Amino acid sequence: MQPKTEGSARTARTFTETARRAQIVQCAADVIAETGYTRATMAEIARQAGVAKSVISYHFADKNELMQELLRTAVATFTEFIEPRLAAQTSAAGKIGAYLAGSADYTTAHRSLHLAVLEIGFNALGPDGLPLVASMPLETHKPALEQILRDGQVSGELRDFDVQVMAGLVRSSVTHTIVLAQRANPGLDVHSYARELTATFDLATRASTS
Amino acid sequence: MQPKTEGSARTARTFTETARRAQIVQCAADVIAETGYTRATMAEIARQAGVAKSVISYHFADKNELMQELLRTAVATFTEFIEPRLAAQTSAAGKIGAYLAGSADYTTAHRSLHLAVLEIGFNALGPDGLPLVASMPLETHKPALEQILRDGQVSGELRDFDVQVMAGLVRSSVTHTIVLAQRANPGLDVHSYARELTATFDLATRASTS
Amino acid sequence: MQPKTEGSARTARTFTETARRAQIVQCAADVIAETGYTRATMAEIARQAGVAKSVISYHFADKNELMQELLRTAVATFTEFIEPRLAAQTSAAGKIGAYLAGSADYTTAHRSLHLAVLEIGFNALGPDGLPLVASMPLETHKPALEQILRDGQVSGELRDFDVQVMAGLVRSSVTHTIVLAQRANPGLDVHSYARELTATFDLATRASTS
Amino acid sequence: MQPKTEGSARTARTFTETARRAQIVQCAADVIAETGYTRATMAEIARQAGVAKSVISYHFADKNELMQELLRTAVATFTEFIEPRLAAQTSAAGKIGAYLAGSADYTTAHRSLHLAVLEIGFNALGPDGLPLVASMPLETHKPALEQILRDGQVSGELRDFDVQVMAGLVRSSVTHTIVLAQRANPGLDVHSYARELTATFDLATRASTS
DNA sequence: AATGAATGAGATTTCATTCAT
DNA sequence: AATGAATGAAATCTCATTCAT
Repeated sequence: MQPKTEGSARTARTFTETARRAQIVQCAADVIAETGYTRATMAEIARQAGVAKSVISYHFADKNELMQELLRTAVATFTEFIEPRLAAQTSAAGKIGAYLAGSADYTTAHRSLHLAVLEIGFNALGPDGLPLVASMPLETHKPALEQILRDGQVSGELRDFDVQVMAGLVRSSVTHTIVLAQRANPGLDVHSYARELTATFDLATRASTS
Repeated sequence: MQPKTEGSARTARTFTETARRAQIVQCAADVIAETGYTRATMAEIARQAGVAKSVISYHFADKNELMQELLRTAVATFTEFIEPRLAAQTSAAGKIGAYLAGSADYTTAHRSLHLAVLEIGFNALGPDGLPLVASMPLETHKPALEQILRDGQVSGELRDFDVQVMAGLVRSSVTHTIVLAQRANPGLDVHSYARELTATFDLATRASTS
Repeated sequence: MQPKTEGSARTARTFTETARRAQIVQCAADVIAETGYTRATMAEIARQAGVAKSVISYHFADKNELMQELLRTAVATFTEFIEPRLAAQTSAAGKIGAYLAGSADYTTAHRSLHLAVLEIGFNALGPDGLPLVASMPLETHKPALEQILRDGQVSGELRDFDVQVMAGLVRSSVTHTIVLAQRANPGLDVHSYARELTATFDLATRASTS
Repeated sequence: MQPKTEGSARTARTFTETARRAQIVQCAADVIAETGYTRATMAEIARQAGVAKSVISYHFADKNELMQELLRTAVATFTEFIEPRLAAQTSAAGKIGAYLAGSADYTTAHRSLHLAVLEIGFNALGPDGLPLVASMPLETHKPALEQILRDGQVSGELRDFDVQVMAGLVRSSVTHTIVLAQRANPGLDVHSYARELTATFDLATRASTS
């Protein structure tokens, strides 16, 4: 009885199945990160995982379900990674710094997962047939970021700026600025990069204290 | 005898040929921007251009050459677009503002060309077989941006920061932040967005005026 | 040790095994009747039966054996169904009427079994690698039908016609005419249909009584 | 510019294309008739036609379009075949005889086309996702048959019977009775078979002439 | 007796490219 | 300069079957 697509009648997954799915998702991320979405064929992912192509079909209804699962995994992984760091800070500036530093860590700690998400965002189609970019999973945290900024403004710690613009800038400074810089210069020290960004956003956001 | 790839023995192009190449490049950009790189097949580009598939093969050695030409076109177009605006400003802050506003204009004035470049950057392969992202054409202007910032620091107008980090942040704030924001919210007013970014970078970069 | 295909060394079947085989055969018939032979995959049959795919493999050597068993079941079922009705009649016309009415009853009483047989006849391969149509199980009763007609001719009740042609016509008037009519018009009253056919064959076969 | 699926914007077909489509349809019919629908793969059809698989894809959007075209061809062919013969007869009995004899001729003259239609009817799906059987193309002529019978009743030539039942019986006596008989006995003389059926229907339908 | 997991063969379809005209 | 036609390689997905437990 083959495991079927996400549906109302999902039977609970066995231990083995959960493990296999995770393994396949990881291999998919590796292949995508290395070769790009287009060249990340089922055959290549299977080869990387050391299993037959049809094993993937056995565990995932189709390529799209595999990609959805990868995105879900990425969101969960990033959330687990970043939330404790945010919670450990009390000031808005501290939280922004934690977000930047934590994200920089994340892009190296889960390098292929992170890159794969970017690739998928640019290539895979959402349920509506449109590219996913706008609804990319890390987008998930934009509201949290906006809340941090808003709280900072209310408490008087931060100046008055457009919260959405600033949140978008912070977020893309991680997902794209750092990524592009890393590609251009693989030896890049992302932590000093994050510190520099932190200082920049500190100046750009804090209320004038004169 | 079909015109072949860029090579030493390039024969000069006729007027007609130049026009056809330009037309095909434009159609390619439109299709890529609308449907994404993966679904931008030769057949679809030909359909959009109203010519037979083989016409493209006649004018371009292969798909890759078409993409290279599109990128070259994009660089030239952006350069023509932005340079007069930079030249019109004397202060570093003015140039940064002009870069942001001009880029925002560019993303709307040459929408499909801009989006196509992003898609290609994530998907097509460079001559070395690696994805192009790091060598993306707009990257071309990063040195100019760095020079502007450096000049501002020398003149004392700007504070002391890492020029590469800041240049990367400025550039990606346009190419990605605005793009993502537009996708999430198609009605976005990019000009006010650019103004907000300008104010932000002003605070983040200017020397403290005690 | 898995029970293997029909063979000389057949071990007697346990009660449980017999029951399972019957259940699987029934489910196979249901799926085939509903979705057609092509879409009646092992997976679907297993799903319908609420067992794992491999359970079917355990009880049947392969898909072909399952189909053979289904056909055998159909022959047995039809025989049990029709023979008492034929035996209850003495005249040839009575027997033909009983055959038509009984067959009509059968197509509704054992709807999926009947439809499945038609589907298999058009799709599955016989032992010789050829389609089964010609050796379809209901064909089994053509000799009986021919005998009835021949007896009627000998007794003078029926006129002189080609027994094989008429037997074929009678038989296919049930298996195909009624089936097609039912598909075109699901609410069809098969009994009145059978009565109409009976009247028709009566005229077509009885000796002129002038 | 590849020919696209049936659509509003169908461009007129070139001579070559029309010829290729016809050739492919014929080869498809041959393969289906010989091996059955299930085993009639695109690869096999292409092999039979002596062309690459992708040639079929070039001329037909997908397998389904090929089957639809085959059915359309079959309807047109049968119509051309049978209508002059019906028109040549004036009496109802004559028309029925012409229909039976003509159909018998047709099943031999266009053997593979005829068999392919039966196979497709049992296997392919209609636009509604249901099997096609009920709407099989030869079904197209049932109304004509019904009209013939009705006219015969009105003129007093034929007795009073259910026109739909009788029309169904006549039609299936050709498409199924003869087909099954031929499979069981490939050397069958279909013309004498048709004559026997004609005599039978004559008795079954004519008004008693006491 | 039953099953979850895995597999390889094969089917359809897509697509960049080539070639004769 | 342009094109219709053809092609082969490759990608995704399906399915009957096998195997260890």
